[in-house]
Amino acid sequence: MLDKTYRPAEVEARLYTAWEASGAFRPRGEGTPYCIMLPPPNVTGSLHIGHALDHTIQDVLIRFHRMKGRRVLWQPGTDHAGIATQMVVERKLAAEGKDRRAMGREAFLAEVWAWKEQSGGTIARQMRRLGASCDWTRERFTMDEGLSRAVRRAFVLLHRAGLIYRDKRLVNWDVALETAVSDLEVQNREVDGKLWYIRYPIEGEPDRFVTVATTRPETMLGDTGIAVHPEDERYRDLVGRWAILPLVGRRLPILADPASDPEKGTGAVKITPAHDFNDFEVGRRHGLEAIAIFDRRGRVNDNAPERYRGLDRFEARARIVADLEAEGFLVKVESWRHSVPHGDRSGTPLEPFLTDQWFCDVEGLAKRAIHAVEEGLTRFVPKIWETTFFNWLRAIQPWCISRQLWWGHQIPAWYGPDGRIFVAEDEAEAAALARAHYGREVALERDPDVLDTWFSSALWPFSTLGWPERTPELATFYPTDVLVTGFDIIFFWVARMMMLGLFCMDEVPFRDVYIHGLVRDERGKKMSKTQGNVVDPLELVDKYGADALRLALLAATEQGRDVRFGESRVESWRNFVTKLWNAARFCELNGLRLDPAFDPTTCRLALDRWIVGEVAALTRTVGDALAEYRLSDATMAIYHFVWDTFCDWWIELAKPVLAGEDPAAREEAQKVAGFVLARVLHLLHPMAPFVSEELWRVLFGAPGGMLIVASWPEEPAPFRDPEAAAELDWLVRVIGGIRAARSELNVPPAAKLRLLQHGASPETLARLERHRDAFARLARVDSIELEDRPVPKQAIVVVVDETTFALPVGEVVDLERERQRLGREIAKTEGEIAKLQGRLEDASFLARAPAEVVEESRERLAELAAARARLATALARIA
RNA sequence: GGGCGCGUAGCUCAGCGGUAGAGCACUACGUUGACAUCGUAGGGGUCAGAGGUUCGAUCCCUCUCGCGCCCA
Repeated sequence: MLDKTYRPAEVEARLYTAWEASGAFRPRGEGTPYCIMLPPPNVTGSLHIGHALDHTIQDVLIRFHRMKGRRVLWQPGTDHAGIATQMVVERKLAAEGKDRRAMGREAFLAEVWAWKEQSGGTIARQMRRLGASCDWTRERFTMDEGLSRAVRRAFVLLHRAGLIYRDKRLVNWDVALETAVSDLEVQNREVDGKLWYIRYPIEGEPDRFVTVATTRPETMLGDTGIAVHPEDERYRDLVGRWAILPLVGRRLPILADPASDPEKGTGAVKITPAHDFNDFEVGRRHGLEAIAIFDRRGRVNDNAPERYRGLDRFEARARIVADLEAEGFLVKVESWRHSVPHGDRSGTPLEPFLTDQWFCDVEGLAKRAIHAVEEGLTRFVPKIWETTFFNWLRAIQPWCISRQLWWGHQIPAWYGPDGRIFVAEDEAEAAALARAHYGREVALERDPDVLDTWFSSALWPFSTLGWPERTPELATFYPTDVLVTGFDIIFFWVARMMMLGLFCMDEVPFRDVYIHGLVRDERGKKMSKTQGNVVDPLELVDKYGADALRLALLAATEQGRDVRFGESRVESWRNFVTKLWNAARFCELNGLRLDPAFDPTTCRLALDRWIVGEVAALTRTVGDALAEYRLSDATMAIYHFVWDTFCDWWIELAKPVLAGEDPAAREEAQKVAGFVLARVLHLLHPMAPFVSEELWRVLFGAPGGMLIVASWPEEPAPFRDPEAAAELDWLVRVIGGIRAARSELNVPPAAKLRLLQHGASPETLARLERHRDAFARLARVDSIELEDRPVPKQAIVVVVDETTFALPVGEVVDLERERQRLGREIAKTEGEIAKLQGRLEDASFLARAPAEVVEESRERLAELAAARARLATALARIA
């Protein structure tokens, strides 16, 4: 027996354990493989609402295809999140008064591992609360031995292909974290700054200056040239001459280069190749020296005059501006709003920094990835996102893959005594290479740097399956079926997985990429800890149940659009779960039965023929929607079926049958209830796994096993009885009409009325006869008189199709109100008639509109005109 | 500056050539033995604005205004 109320907390814990213990989460059977790789969350992290959405979507797809008989693998795991994790542990150590440099690399890494062991399982535990049915026996971590091996192999392969190389270039440098970061980890922020105008003396002309404008005066210490536009008349005679760098005294060549914009500032720009990406290019074109004036922490180094050495970059700025002013070189200062690159982790302004780094030349890989999408080998859903993907890949720059961190995959490159590089999968192999090169044993030193975390994530779709081993899993599940993620991660994940998947496996990593929106708060603001508007998904699960949260997220996810999310949505979906529970309870109390031999096409009652047709239609709608990633359509379709169709009409109309005297009819209704509910539970299971599984168990005893491994319902030939549908449609309209009229005229709900008819067809009479009980219950009509008679004076009138219904009300009703009501109805009908008439009198409409549209309009006009006539008659009678 | 998207009921959003819809909120009434986490009924919209295409435009096209996001 079902409890009076559904208690999610108890049910969820019990069912999740049962599912997992039964092996349902593991690939089973011989069906076509279906695989989703969980985009591995950060191991340091905990579940936020965005994960909840992402994971729910994946779980729906996984459960759906599992029920469809596919051999399903949902591969879970976490990534090591190099920078973020190292930061967290460093901060923790700092609180204990420890410093990683003092403890050394090995001791520090031991600390990180310890911390990971202790806090790393959080996300997995939280995913279980949501009901995620991934294969935990295959859980992976990007720094597992196997995955680390994949990283080394990929690195070696790319290096051998000439696609990974070491180079001295400008990179985005995070001075707080003391590491390089990639372009994608740069966040440009608009900042209110200043534009300083500085004049540089021209060599050999004591009174002549060239004035440059800069937002970063401190970098002048590294200036090695001045550029003007080749066509700029103002400076033409200066090109080829020299300026003298104030405060430093260095001679700077004045060059013509199109990079300087004559419209901006003064038209002359200082060139600091070691501290600006544009200047670096200009410097390279003109053979200028690149003088770096900062160290890795952003302090002025020994390349600068002594009085500035050791100053932090911002202190240096203040000092230099003061000095320039004191010496008369500062012309003016303007307020200037401009965009400044910041590190997305540290939040500090990044410094272009000249260092040796490892780069991956991704241009060719990007072309392949673009091609694969153009060819349809991988498909974006919704399609619009492929534009974003293309635009980014077409403008791609070499990817800086080295990080000056300790936590991560150490780069598999060893240096010989002369600095020669040996790239190999392990030290022995490197030693062998070195021996072959030098002809003797030499001491090798391994590159201390680690790889960008996204390098290992890019391998995830195949490294988790055992690559570089050719495992059966790899052969079975690669390429995977779909990657589910937010659009903010297209570059990080999708693009890089595509590139490295194609490179290492020679095949795309996934057939589909399903992009969903971001979860925002009720006001549409991005959720963030600093804003304090984050919603904790687990709190919602505690309060409303996992199914309610899942359904709320799914219902709100229109394709690719952001989700505005508030607690009230979860609350209403909790109400839906309750509604379903109560409906199930009602059916149980009334003896529902699941008869395996039940054939819905043999139902006798129109009511039953109708609902089984509706449930067949629902089956198709939900199946199609899920197959096309329209998860909200699938969810809403079930919602409306359960609430509006099944509860509001079928159950209400079946009540008299179930309580009635006809045993055959009662038995049919009991079987229909069982059939419909069982079907709904199947269809709902991917979205709301817990309540569906629990009802399946309690109502039916889970015949054939748990719902999680049940077969998805397929309709060989969807049945629909148009006559039954028409009859129920009619019944709903008549009852609705009577209810509305009663309510508008303030007929007391308890008052039972008599129903008379005028003009009813034989079919209508038969229907009235069949549904006496329904009218009694739902319209509070205690008797129906079938004989045709004129509409009495003191009556409510309801016109449905050819029939004029009348409900004599005696003194109960205010006839003036009824006159007004009928008047409004007539006016409404006339409005429509006028519209249709106008259309039908329009020659061009008749000539050009499709014949069936014209015909439809004619029919509707005729119906409306007849209805108007009947209403007018009724009105005339009481007027 | 380039690109993408969005302006439909008080709010959140469906619809996307021919009767404007849902949920929530609101109002009135209501315990008829599943459900007050509920039921019944109701009010509420020149579908941002202006042109164009079309027999017909919320829907297609152009422009304007407003909002958001991404990239430079």
